[in-house]
Amino acid sequence: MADMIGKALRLLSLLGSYPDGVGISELSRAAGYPVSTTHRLLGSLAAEGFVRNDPKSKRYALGLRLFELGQQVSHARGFAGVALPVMEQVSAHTGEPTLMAVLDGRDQLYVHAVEGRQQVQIRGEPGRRGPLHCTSMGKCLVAFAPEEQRLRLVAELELTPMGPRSITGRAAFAAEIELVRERGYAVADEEHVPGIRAVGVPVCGPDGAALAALSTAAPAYRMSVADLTEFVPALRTAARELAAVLPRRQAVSGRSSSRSSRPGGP
Amino acid sequence: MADMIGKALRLLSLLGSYPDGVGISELSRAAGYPVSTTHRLLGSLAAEGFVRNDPKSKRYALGLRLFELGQQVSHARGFAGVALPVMEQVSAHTGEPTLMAVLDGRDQLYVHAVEGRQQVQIRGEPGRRGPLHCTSMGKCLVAFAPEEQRLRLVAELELTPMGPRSITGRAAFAAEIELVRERGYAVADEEHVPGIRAVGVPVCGPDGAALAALSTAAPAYRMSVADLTEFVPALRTAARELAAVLPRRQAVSGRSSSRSSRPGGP
DNA sequence: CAAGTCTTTCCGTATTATGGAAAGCTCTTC
DNA sequence: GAAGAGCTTTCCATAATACGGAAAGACTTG
Repeated sequence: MADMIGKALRLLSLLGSYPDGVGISELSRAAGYPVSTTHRLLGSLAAEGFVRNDPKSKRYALGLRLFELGQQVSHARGFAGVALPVMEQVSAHTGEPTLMAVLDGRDQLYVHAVEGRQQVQIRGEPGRRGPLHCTSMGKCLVAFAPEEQRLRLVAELELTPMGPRSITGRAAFAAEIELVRERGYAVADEEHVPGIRAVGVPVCGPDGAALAALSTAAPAYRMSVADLTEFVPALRTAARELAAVLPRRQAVSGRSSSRSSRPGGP
Repeated sequence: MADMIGKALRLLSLLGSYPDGVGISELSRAAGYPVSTTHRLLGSLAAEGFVRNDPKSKRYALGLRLFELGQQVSHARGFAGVALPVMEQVSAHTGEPTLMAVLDGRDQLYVHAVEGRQQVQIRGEPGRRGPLHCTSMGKCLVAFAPEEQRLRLVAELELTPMGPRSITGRAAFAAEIELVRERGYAVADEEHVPGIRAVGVPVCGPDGAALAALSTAAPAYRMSVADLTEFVPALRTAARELAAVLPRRQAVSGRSSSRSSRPGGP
């Protein structure tokens, strides 16, 4: 908590909240660091291209090296390439948006989103995080996590109510996860966002653990839970295809995640 | 160069070369750091999710937080969303792949690639870097960089020969950049990769400086330079559309780049 | 032109990183 | 199954480096 690297990395995460850049003093206030410290940290980050400093406006913003490394993670984890076409097939079938997410820590992280044909669309921006306990993909990721991790998540996840029908009881949540494990798919019926229903399935690796999850989301007025459930076979087919191409991943313990790739340019 | 943060960040970049993860001792050898130092640095990086440590195999790899931040950069710089559809239109017209790149430091950084209809394809993986002096987009990015930066790049870029027809003379390169400025487009005729030709145009902001570049690339046996030149109007149209949606960016000085966005999830 | 706010630099203090060495693991080998 | 090789992790005295308040400089505002 007092280590320099942690401070620098937290500064990076904080910088993400300022898409148009931010001055040093505002940033240091937001971070709670002295200005001179912030200045020095940003200098080191900028020297490696992780932060960009516009010399004119004196504002700082995230640097392109982060984009570069993010793409490498994307490749290494199989997010790039084959995943999108498979998802597009699902959306072609359902006419609704198809989403993909992975487990990271105590959140799900949206990795891909394919739009549907309809006007009213659900937004699951890649790179954003979402809760595990009240989303269809989140429940799949918990239910099909390696046993140790699953038990810990079921026991410890904060069950903050987010939609009109969020599950908030520990026992009810444990029962729901069991149900998901049995049926092999999960439903979130206005549990996350009011007016939105979703159905999700896990993308399971050879050991049965979830590598990712896929879901179809739609406005509640257009789709009943029964309607959505009919998409499960299509989602399962896509999940099987994805399982073949995603790198098999080990159980993750405490925090982060991943892999990455990088060419050595001639 | 001896600062701790720099070491940590260089470790991150290095980790990118190991998509399947790497052990501490191998990494420390590659980085040239003592093992104990590497261990401590990785610990700090892992604590913030920038690095993932598989407790089973004891191997380290890049973490999902990098994907998250990379996506934020992508959004802030306008790479996400509208860019791809515009590029797809170009590919629909040309039948060949369309690429997009931005300037970062002394490299170009590929940010998007849309495949063409043909079997033989050119690969411009997003997140990879490429040279400025021997590619169509690179020349556009130099030619339409803010004056100060342009002059510096023209004077200082390493003109390493990479393809059979790379420009290697300083004067010839300066003349080529002038030509690109006059014509408003650039051609790379087997200057980067043998057997590959490309034509590129800048995406210029309101001040006339390049925000990015677009290109069409094709195998030399299929497309003559004259054939490629006929795609310039389509590329220009796309560039104008992109200019309207990309965030206007200031002159960049020394190194990095960017912007980013981040939601405060409840 | 003065007052406010910002970025940048300075520098003495003491907190923190450093890295060799030792301890602890996990394999393979004989 | 003991010995060995190679790995990860921990320890700790030393020395270097980060720290952050304050001052200086730059810029904008009234």
